[in-house]
Amino acid sequence: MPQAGRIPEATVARLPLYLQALVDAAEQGTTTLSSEALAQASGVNSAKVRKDLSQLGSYGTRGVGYRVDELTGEISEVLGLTRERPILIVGVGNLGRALASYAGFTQRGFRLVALLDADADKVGSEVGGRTVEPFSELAAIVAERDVSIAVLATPAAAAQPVADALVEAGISAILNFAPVHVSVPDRVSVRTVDLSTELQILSFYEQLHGAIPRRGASETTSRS
Amino acid sequence: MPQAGRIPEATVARLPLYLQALVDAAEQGTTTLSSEALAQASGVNSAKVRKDLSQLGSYGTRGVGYRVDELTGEISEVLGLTRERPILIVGVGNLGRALASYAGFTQRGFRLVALLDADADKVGSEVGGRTVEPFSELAAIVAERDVSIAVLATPAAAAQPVADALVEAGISAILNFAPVHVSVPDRVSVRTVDLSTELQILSFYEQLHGAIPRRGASETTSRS
DNA sequence: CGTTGTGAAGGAGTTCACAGCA
DNA sequence: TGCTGTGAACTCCTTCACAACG
Repeated sequence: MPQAGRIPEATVARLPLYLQALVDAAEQGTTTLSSEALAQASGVNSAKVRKDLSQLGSYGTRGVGYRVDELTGEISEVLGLTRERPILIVGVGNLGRALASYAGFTQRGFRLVALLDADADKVGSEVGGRTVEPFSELAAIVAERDVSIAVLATPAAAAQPVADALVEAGISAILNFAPVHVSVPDRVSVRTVDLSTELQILSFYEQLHGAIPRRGASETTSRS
Repeated sequence: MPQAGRIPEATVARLPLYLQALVDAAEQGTTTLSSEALAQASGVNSAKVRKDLSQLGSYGTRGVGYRVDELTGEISEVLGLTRERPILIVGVGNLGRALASYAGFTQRGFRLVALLDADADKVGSEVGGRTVEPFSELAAIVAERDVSIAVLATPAAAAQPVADALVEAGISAILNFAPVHVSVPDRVSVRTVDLSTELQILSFYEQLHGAIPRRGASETTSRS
């Protein structure tokens, strides 16, 4: 039933939160969750949870709630996580190294299949059990290992040219950690996560006496 | 003129982008920018830029544009960045180390004044030129060094208890990198940045043939 | 004359409140 | 009886289009 094309952006952005709450619940042996319980675990309100889940056509049971296993499967499917997705990281600086060593990736449906850097000094070194490969191999690696999602962890100055190369190589989604707007063709998705941006937003609300809007959202860049 | 209290959340989230574009422009010697130019540099559209800037009461000059220096100052003021803000990082794992070594913080209005970890083995070690201090010193450090913003880079399991301690110590804004929802009192702001969440959102749009919504936003957790 | 600032229109997301069902 | 699913109201955000103005 998932009507993938029609799912509102705001809902898509919350599905990973629900998924995580469901996984946590499953680990504790819970087999069923009400929208209220899911809401609490995810930090949203229950009406939103129900609206969101109804968008996927997913059925809960009235009077009972949602079956943890069933809903987990459905969300995974909608998000395209039923098969492990190969990803690669470009840029093996501090951040790139930390990301490469981060186990969370692997545990949530992604598999790191390449670590690239343009710096010859870094190529060949080992990071988190993987050997760094030359950036020049990008196109071949993307094709061979069937990668469609890339993590961009280069310095700001390199971000746009690298993004261009990623697009050229056939990547269709980029998670950008460089503090610049990268522009890509319409068919490619970009999400930018910038630490300074986040801190500056917090700074605003902190200064404003530490009050937050009813629900702190996290607006970042991206685009075509 | 900044009417800080009334600035819409969506606008606040974009101010850092404009600020960055302005700083970049200044470095290149540009003294004036039109809303259209600012829009291109930030990846938004020009009407939005004008609406946003008009919210701060900031005046551009019709027929000319916005003065880079003036606007930079105004946005900095609104965001509370006129004085360097002391921050601290809790959790010196892979990510914590990378963040500690990240120069971007310092360059954008923040100063790292403490690195804390509960693990006695890590306490005393040097990371990015700073000595790791024991988490038990939290309250004293927050008070002494006047910290109001904290970066939470602990494992998921520790996030909530650490957040509670941060709140208790008087912190009023938290940037959370742990993949869990942390709940805090209303007066405290939280923004959660989760790498897996971001990848999962990208996975959805990638699967959906690589199309993105008109403008990819980045919705994350947070809350009271 | 080019660009801002903004009313007005339109769209998206959220919340309410309750009918409907297990 | 309890909780889901959803129409309807509402609020927030975006976009349009143009008058105002340096």
